[in-house]
Amino acid sequence: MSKEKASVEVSKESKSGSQVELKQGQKRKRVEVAKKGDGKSIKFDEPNASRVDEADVKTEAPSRRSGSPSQRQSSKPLSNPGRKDNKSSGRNGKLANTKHQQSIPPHLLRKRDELLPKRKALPIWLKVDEIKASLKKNNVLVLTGETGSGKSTQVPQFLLNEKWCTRCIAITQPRRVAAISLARRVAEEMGSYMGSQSPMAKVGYSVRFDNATGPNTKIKFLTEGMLLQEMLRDPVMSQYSAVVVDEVHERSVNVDLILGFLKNLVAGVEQSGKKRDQPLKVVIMSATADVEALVDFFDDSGASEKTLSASNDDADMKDALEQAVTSRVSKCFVEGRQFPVEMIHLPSPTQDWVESALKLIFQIHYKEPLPGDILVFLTGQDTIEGLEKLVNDYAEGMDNEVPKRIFEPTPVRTRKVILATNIAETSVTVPGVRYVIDCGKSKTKQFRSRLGLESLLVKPISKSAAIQRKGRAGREAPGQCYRLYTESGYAEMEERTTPEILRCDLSQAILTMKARGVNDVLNFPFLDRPPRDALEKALLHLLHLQALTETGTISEIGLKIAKFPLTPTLGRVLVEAAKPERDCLLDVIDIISALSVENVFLNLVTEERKEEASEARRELYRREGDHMTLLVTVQRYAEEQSDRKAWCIRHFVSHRAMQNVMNVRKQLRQQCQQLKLLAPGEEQDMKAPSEERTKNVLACMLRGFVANTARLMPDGSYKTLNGNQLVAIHPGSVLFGKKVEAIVFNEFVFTGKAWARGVSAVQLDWVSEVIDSIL
DNA sequence: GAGCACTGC
Repeated sequence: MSKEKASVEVSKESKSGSQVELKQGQKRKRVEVAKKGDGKSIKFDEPNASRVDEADVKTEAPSRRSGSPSQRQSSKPLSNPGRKDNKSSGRNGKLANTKHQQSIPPHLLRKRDELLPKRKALPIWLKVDEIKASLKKNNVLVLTGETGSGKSTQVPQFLLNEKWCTRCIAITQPRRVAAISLARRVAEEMGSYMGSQSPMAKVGYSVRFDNATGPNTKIKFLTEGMLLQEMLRDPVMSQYSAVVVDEVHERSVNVDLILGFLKNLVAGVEQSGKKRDQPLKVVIMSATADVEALVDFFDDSGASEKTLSASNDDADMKDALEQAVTSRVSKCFVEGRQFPVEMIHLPSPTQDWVESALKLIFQIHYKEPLPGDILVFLTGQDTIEGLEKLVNDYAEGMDNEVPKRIFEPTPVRTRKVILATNIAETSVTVPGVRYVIDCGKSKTKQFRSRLGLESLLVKPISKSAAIQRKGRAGREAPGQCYRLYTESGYAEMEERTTPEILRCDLSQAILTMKARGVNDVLNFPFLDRPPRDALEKALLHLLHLQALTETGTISEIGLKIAKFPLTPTLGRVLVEAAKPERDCLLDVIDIISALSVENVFLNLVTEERKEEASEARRELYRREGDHMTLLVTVQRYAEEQSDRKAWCIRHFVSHRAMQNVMNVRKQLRQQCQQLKLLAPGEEQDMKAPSEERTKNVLACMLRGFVANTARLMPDGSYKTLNGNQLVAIHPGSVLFGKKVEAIVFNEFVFTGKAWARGVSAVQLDWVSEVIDSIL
């Protein structure tokens, strides 16, 4: 059977998530999953062409050239829209007679007409009347539908021409790529321009660093974070007639906040003294069938439709009927479009799932027909690299057995193996996958509010995550899912993944609420209420930052901090830097920008490369610590005018990370100007920072991170000043292995040991100064 | 003495 050559290709650096090439009129050619070594694709064959459906649309990488309207156009000529074509599309009724239609180029209309039959075949189209009627009757609709139902693209289009829909429709997405590619798809389906291409564009999107909306945008896809930012400026969302909240089952902190705000808004609770002049229609879309919790959440009266069907008894029925009249929430279920996936569990538990995965990969490769790629879910870089090496070794041995095949001129039929973390669960869709191997674990972050410490631990996944992973095998054809655990192991898993809001630091969430006028956060409508001590801990932290006043209302400082795309702590550092006595705002913006993106310094594997790198970076490293090192790095990069990419390669710095740094830096500078923290045109001193400048910068850091300070003990270890907790300088820090009087650090991470990341050396009396100024 | 799941503003 081993007649195929198994070539192995590993892609290490790619843009976040997937790389997709789509040519007009053609199907997807090739996808690689890789992000800083989180995912590797090992190719055993030519990737399959696959159909492009909604879930694929959601994970397409956006074009990097989204800036220029002309570049975003299709390759067809745009000039001379052509009266003839307009006439020929007159069969489409009134649309064709509108002014907009006159100038829409024919190829857009052709594409629209071509897509219409495909749209109508989507399962959601069976529910179009029901959805419209529900929203006529009620302001809230809970819509559950599995993947492939078409809900994300179709629902906004269903609502567009409803009588009540006089303004814009917002559709939120947890991820940027999803917002962008869904908008593209819907624009195509509507025969409309996209975003800022043309003032008549009816579809647009809004994500950080990229706003593609126009004056006539009626359907707007945006990230959850973006909607929250908009809600700060306009709490009643007056520009929208409807808000569609998609992917609610993922339960990000942001979606939980949005749901709470929407609940208040629908219930008519005043928002900062403002009220809407017309009702807001809300559609909650979720993949899992946890409808009742969502319906109950939005329906205080307890008069949801379920009461009607649940009651048998006559008296109950009468009650239920009465309540149903006043029911405020509709619900709707849509079938998905998913091929069957055969489940295979292990007969007995395994300790070494890397080895089990290896065996299964080759068992599938030998036994199962082609085509059909294999997606393997692992926990992290270490296990991925371990398995990659094993597969490579084994595949090499196989080559030796079938040497002749290598030189055959015919295209080799092979199989692709993708090794991934849970990035492939939601963020990236890999076409061609028919086999899934699921290790049943993932690394999850747990915030321990008592210690203010985050832990990253390998934990069993939930049943819903396991089902999600399994589903990845049935996107294009019937598939198989091999679970590296037993059936009883599955039965023991939690039903669903604990919502993020129950396991994270709440200070940013609470500051967002306070800034939006929710003063009583303990009584905020949470879909899942965080424990009281976690809420109190966050409130106390905000008080220490002076973001809240003694009475718990938001302060001037707090209002400023809430506007920044930063944690409250980093926001506080920024505000501190703008004080005249500190006068180091531009420097601090550079540092914070670098702290806001993925690691700027590339992680080298071999000892040799590590030494090479530290030699090359010597001109950037500062003995004061990571913060000043980042400042120098950003400044040198910004100064480099000729070839920034080459500069990065020379210094073993990630070019992609630095591009992000520059985006964040620009945004923060703009926001600081708007808040009058920064004078327009203020220039930065690019000289190597003096001792005084360094002291000012670190004093700002200390203002935000007082709780994250530690002092050197006589035995050479560090213990936190607040809590006497043992902490070690992280190996990634420039201060790793160094002994200084005291340190301030950004992050406290537990992975087998408590580590301090983002570390600078400070003097103990600087720390006392800050503590005194707060008390 | 030796490490980094995933999003997002």
